[in-house]
Amino acid sequence: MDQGAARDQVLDAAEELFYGRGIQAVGMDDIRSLSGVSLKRLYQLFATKDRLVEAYLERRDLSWRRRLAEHVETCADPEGRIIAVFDWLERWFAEPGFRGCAWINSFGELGATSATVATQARLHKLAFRRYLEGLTADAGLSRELAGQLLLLAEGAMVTAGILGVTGTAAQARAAARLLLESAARARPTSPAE
Amino acid sequence: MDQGAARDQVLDAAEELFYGRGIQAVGMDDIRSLSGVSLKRLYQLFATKDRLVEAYLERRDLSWRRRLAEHVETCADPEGRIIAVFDWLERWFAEPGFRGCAWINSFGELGATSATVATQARLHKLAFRRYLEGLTADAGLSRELAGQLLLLAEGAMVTAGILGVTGTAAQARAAARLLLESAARARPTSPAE
DNA sequence: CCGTCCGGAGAACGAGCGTTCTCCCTTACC
DNA sequence: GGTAAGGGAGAACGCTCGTTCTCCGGACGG
Repeated sequence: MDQGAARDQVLDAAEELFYGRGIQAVGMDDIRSLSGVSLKRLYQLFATKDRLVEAYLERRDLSWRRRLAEHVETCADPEGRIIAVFDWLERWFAEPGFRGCAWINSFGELGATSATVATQARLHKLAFRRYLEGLTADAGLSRELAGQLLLLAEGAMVTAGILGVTGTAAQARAAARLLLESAARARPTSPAE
Repeated sequence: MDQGAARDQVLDAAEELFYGRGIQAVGMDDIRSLSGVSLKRLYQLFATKDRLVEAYLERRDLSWRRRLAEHVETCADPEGRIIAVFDWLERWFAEPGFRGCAWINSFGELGATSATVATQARLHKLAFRRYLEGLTADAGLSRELAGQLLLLAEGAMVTAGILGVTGTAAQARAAARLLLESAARARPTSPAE
C-alpha cells in the first residue's frame, strides 16, 4: 500500500470516528483498527494525534464547502442560490449518521484547550460566512443579510443535532425567505425591482 | 462546613471549570482544589463524576432560564418581551468568561457517548423552545415564529462563542425584529392590529 | 542461499484521571 | 481523660491512551 492510499484510509477512519463519537473518545488504536494502517505508519503520516485532528478538520472543511457549493451551483438565480443553501442543509441533515456540525462539536469539546481545534473552527466558520456574503453580494443584497443567514444556518445545525432533524431545515429556510424578501425590498442597488 | 454549603461550593467550582474548560479537561482533583471540599466529601455528595456533571447542567439550566425570564419580565409589551430575549443574549455574551452555550458545548463533547449529557442538553433546549413558544403565544403569534427565533438564538450563541461576540446579538435581534414584523402582519388572532 | 532492510503486530512505557483507601487529627460525648 | 466517629490530605489502584519500542517475517540484493 502506498503512502497516499494509507493517508486517505487514515483520514477516512478519522473522519468517521471523530465525527461520530467525538475526538477525545477515539484513540489512535481505534483509528488503526478501522483504517487498517499500522501505528508505525500512522505516526509516520501524522506525528501526533493533534496533527491528525487538524488534517481531519481541514479535509472535511474542503469537502463540506465543496459539496455545498456544488449544490448551490445548480441554481442560476442569485436569490434562489441563497435559498439553495438551506435546501442543501436539509439534505445534509438527513444523511445517515448526521450528528450536528463537526466544527461546532469540536469547538465545544476542545475549543478551550486546543488552539488547533479553535483555529480550525474559526477558519471554517469564517469561510462559510464569506461564502454567504458572496451569495448575498451576487444578489445585490447586503452583508447584514449574510450575517443573519449565517445565524439561521448555525442555529439549524445545532438544533438538528440536539433536538433532531425533523423540520429544522425547513424552518430555517422559511425564515431565510422572509429575511431575503425583507432585504430585497430595501435592496440598495435596485430598490424598485 | 455543612452539607449544603459544601454542595454549593462544589457546584460553583464545577460550573466555573466545566464551562470554562470543558468537561473532560477537568479532573475531580481540580474540582476539589477550587471548591476546597475534600475528595471524600465530594464523593459523598456526588457518587460519580457523571452525577456531578448532571447536577451542574441541571443547576445551570435553572439559573440560566431564571435569569433570562427575569430580564424578559421587565418588559410589559408582549412583542417587546420577544425582542428582550435578544437583549438579554447580548448582555450574556458580554459577560467575562463567556464561551458559548454550555449545553451546545457539552453536547458536542459528550453527546455521542454520555446519555446523561445528551439528555440534559435536549431538556434544556426543549425548555428554551417551550419558553419562546410561550412568548409568541402571549403575543398572539405562531409557534412557527418561535421555532425561527430559536434558530436565531442558537445561531447567535454558537457564532458568538466561535467567531466572537462583536455584533452577533445585535444581528440576531435585527433578524428577530424582521421575522416578528412579518409574523405580526400575518397574525392569526388580530390581523388588523 | 544468506544477509539486510522495511513494515506490521502488538507489547511496553509513562502520564492522567476516576475512584478508593489509609492514616491522622479533631471533636464530642461519657 | 479516654474513646469512638467523622472528616481532611493525599497516596494508592486500576484503567485508558498517546507514543515508542521490540521482535519477527518477508522481500530484495549479492
